[in-house]
Amino acid sequence: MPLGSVLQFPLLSLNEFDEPYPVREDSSNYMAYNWTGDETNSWENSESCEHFVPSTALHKTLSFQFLPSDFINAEWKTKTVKQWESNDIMCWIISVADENDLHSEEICISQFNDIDGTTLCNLSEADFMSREPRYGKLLFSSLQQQLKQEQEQQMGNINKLPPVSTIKPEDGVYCPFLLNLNPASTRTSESHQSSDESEGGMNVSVPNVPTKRPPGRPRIAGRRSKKPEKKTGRLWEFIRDLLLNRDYCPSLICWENYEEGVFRFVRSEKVAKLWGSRKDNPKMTYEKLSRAMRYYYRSKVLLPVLGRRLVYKFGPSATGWHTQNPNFRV
DNA sequence: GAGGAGTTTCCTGTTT
DNA sequence: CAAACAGGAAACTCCT
Repeated sequence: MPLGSVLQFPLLSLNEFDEPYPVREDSSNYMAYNWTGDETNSWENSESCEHFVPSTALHKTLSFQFLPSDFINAEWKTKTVKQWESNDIMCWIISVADENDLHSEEICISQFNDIDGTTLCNLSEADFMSREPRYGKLLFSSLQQQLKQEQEQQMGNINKLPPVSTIKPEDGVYCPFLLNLNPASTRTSESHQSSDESEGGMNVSVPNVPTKRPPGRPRIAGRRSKKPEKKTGRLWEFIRDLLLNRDYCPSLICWENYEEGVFRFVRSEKVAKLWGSRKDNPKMTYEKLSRAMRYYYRSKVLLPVLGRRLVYKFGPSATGWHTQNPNFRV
């Protein structure tokens, strides 16, 4: 673990913060840090911890909850809705957003951070709508489904639950690794299909020999619409703007060491999807986004942070990233 | 239309 | 072992 390795983000008590939880997406070991409460507003490394860490005297009102990286999508499922605490509700909302192919940051999660599961159960559809006008109805109906399932389970009627096979994977996530699982039947056939379409194809039967794909980006006919793209700005500016927007920072991307311009992707695939929506490209992935990020090393817009995953640093060519309120702590 | 900038897509190999 | 990183190569879009 590289030194000084600052700040993996803890889960903040939502009683004090409006933004949704920062969530680690990567699978590396989760380290806990204490809020030092000094004038640098920094976090200091501590022993690994998965429980509450008491706040310091200067920040008595804050409490920090450290959770293992696989906490999201798991803990709330093991409880009944009435047992949910505010963090369970947040995780549930994120899960509903994922299932419905929404960006969780589009939902006013903060409107649900002051209640527990019992209160949530007592909210009417109108209450949901008033707290979340856009997706309140969806959340309400998802909650009713959740309650119904719970009821069925309690009645021992588990057979009525949908089979695991009907649970859909995360929608819209393009996964080149999955395509590679069976190169002979996936990628090869895909590239043949596109080359057939684009070049009038010759219907040549391909011997069952592993074919090596030529280097570089394949030519794809009609891959994108020819209408002019919207002017979308540069990627690094998009990333910078996320860091300056409390809707996305620190829930999707956060400062690790603001003074040094060091930041980390908290939910890398979500950020990639956001960038993809901006560019009208639903196939965007973090893998591709990160390639574009690495090109910025040449121009010193970004500098590499060795040994740290999902971590980048603004370089001398990057401008406009300074803020009075990194990670929106105040 | 040429050419450059800024990606995007895909790849192989390496590191964590 | 999977995920992320690193960087080459080439395609693609936009802009000048």
